[in-house]
Amino acid sequence: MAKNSIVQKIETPHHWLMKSEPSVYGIADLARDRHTLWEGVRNYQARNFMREMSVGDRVLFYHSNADVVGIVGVARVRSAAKEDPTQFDSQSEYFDAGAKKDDPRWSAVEVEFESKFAAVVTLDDLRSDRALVSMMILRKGNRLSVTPVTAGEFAVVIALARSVAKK
DNA sequence: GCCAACGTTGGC
DNA sequence: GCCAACGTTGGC
Repeated sequence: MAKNSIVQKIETPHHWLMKSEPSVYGIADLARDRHTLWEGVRNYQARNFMREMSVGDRVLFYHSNADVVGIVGVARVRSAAKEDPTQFDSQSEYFDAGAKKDDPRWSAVEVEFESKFAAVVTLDDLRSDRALVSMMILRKGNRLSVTPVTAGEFAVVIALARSVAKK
């Protein structure tokens, strides 16, 4: 038991990908705000992934429904998951009448700006890289807004960002 | 704007 | 518990 909890603490950081529509909240908004609470996630699987996040985990920032769809930069997890206040705000579009104050249904992490890529790593770029075939974002029909990424995939994307910037 | 793919809801 | 209907996501 004690051994297991120690192992948990020293495990390597996780990597993630988070989607956002630039017309709602894009990398430019995060660069301006420096950090933000990632509120409004209303999907249980995506919520559960956020609950697995640790401070310092790195996040690929993805623009969906954009002129240029793809990964546009890197962010860091600034706080572990906490209660998403919008679930209790009847004025919010994310209000959830079924959420209980003593047992919140929805969580959010704080995310901090790290960098914006010089050029977008587009969906096509991602799809044409054989090292990324297993990325969840590339799987047919995937709509999850928060997904885990392997350390290898993360490194490949960072390398891609450098190479597309030189084109 | 289209539409495939998916998650959720609610009747039974 | 099943599943049709519905709403949403997101690439194109």
